[in-house]
This record gives sequence, C-alpha cells and structure tokens, in this order.
Amino acid sequence: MIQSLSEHDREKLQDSLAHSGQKVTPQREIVFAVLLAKRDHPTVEDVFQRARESMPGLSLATVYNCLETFVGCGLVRQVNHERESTRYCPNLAPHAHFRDEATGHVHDIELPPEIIQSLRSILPPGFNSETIEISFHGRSQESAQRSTSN
Amino acid sequence: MIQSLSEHDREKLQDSLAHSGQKVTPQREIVFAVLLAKRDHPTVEDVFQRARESMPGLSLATVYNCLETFVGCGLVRQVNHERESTRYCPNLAPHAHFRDEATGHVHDIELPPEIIQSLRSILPPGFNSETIEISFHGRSQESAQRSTSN
DNA sequence: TTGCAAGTTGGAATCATTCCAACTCATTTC
DNA sequence: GAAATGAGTTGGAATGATTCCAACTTGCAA
Ligand SMILES: [Mn+2]
Ligand SMILES: [Mn+2]
Ligand SMILES: [Zn+2]
Ligand SMILES: [Zn+2]
Repeated sequence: MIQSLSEHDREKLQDSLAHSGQKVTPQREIVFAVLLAKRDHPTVEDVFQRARESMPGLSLATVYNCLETFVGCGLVRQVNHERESTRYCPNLAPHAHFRDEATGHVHDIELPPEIIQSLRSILPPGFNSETIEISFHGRSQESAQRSTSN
Repeated sequence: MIQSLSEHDREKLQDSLAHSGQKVTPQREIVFAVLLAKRDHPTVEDVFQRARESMPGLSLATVYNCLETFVGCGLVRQVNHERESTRYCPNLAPHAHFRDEATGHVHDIELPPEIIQSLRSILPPGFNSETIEISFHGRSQESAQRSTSN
C-alpha cells in the first residue's frame, strides 16, 4: 500500500502540472506516489497493479494518461529497452540505464557532466542533440551471485 | 532494383551463416543486399518493399525471419528508437545513432574507443556490460535547412 | 440551476511482431 | 531413383502494448 505524497512531493506535482495548465487529481497523486515509492522502473502494468491497491477503481487507461501527462510536464522519464514495455523513471538527474539481462532489472547509472560533454563533442558539425540516451546491457553482481549460489 | 551481392559480401553472408549452421538462400541474399544497398536504417516494412522489387513473391514473414537470422549471426544490428518500428543497420563498427526528429532519419555517429572506455568506467563495481547503446535525439543541418528554405 | 472543461473509464481499434501449420526444395537414406 | 528428412518459406491467425473513442463524472463558473 502506497503512503501519500510528502508535502514536498505534492508541491512538486502540483507545480509541474500547473505549469502546463493541468490539475492535481486523486489518480495522478497515487500514480506519482507509486513511482516515487519504488524506483525500480516499473512498466505501466506494474504501476497499475501497485496503484490499484490504494484505488481499486483506477483504470489502466488512466494510468497511461497520467504517465503520459507526467512525461509531458517533465516529472518523469520514459525508459525503453529493445522492444519491451515502456518503463517509467522519476529520477530527473542525468543518468544512464543498466539493464541486467539475467534479472530484467534496470538500474540507474550516474552520468558525470564531462561524459555528456565528450559525447556531445563527437557529433559532426550540423548535428544538434537535445537528448542523449545511454543504455548498458549486461550482468550485475546481483545476477552473478544468484547463478553461483544456486 | 537491387543489384546482387559483390563476391566479398556474398562470402561474408555465406561465412556468417555457415558459422551458425545456416544456409544462404535467395531470400537471404536479397534481404542482405537491400540492407547493404541503402544504409538508411530501414524498417522491416522498408526492407520488404525494396526486396519485393527483385522478388515479388517474397513474404513479410520471411523478411522478419531473415533479419532475425542476420542479427543472430552478427551480420546486422537492430536499432530501436522509443516505441517505433525496429530498424536494421549493417554497419558493424562501434557507432551511436542520431535520430533527426524533423525528418525521422537515423544517422550513424562514429564512436571513438576512448569514449567507449570512459563510458565503461562510470559503471559501479559489479556491473559488467556487454553492449552499450547510445542514441542522440535532435535536429540536423538537413532538417534545419528544410525549415529555413521552405 | 445549468453549463462547461478537464479528467476518467471500459472497451474497441491499431499495429508491429510472433506464432503456426502447410508447403517447397535440396539433400540423404534405402 | 523413390521416399524420408530437414531447413526454409509462406499466408494468415494470434498476441500484446499502446492508442483511440464515446459516455460518464466532477468541480467550478455563469
Ligand atoms: Mn513554479
Ligand atoms: Mn570463417
Ligand atoms: Zn532511471
Ligand atoms: Zn547504424
């Protein structure tokens, strides 16, 4: 069960929504709270399941709508890996993602500004990028342990 | 209309397929030739249209099969952007992709080894990555010109 | 009160991809 | 050389994430 938003987070939600002319609703509060509660890059379906525990009448369509709204006002990032379901990430700091092939888990990897700079610098003249997505694919300790301890 | 494979490319195809116990077929030759002919990161549908000009009976299912086979034996890479259709790239050198939001075109960006190294180096201990995907999102000269010259 | 606009809802529609069973064709096996 | 084998191909059906839509709800404004 999701506990409600902290004063600070509720304010961030209200503020970001207001900035793009939209309102806080009970559904949006819960969906946002779900994202903040467990930062494991949940899919829409994951969010739907978790949010339902607090609001049984919530619909899947609304979860899609809320998440789209959040992405639109910059509260959340979408994370795609290959052709899998889209995942959602409330971490707004510049970061890359590490996808553990063994567990399917997605981890945030901090991105130092100088790396971002050096990446921008490899673009030929005439190419202006607004965003850079970086995703690693591999195994982490987590999964290595599982396979040796089993 | 696609011209047939050069001796060198046919050999590469034959060799890569043989290495994973598979055979050269007319369909695979044409699909591979289509990929080499225009390196614009075509979708399955694009490849299907182009290949059909040389082999009208070719089926979409076969194009999916051929491309999957090529990915499996390392002849081509899949390229995904957001939730769009998968694209295919026969450039085997390490490179990133630049997606022009205005035109939808995808460009290869050469990746210097030192950038790859520095990226690997930001992974915390315990994370071992086999592959790194980097994609830029933005506008290129190409699209800037279009919007000012129109 | 009534009206309006934003938001929510359930179900239908979309669309890329995967699955499947029948068919083709080249290569063994008898 | 007929029959069997097996990889590959094919068209169409199934899948599954996402989008679309029309009806319903709600809070606020006229
Ligand atoms: Mn503000
Ligand atoms: Mn070889
Ligand atoms: Zn993240
Ligand atoms: Zn490429």
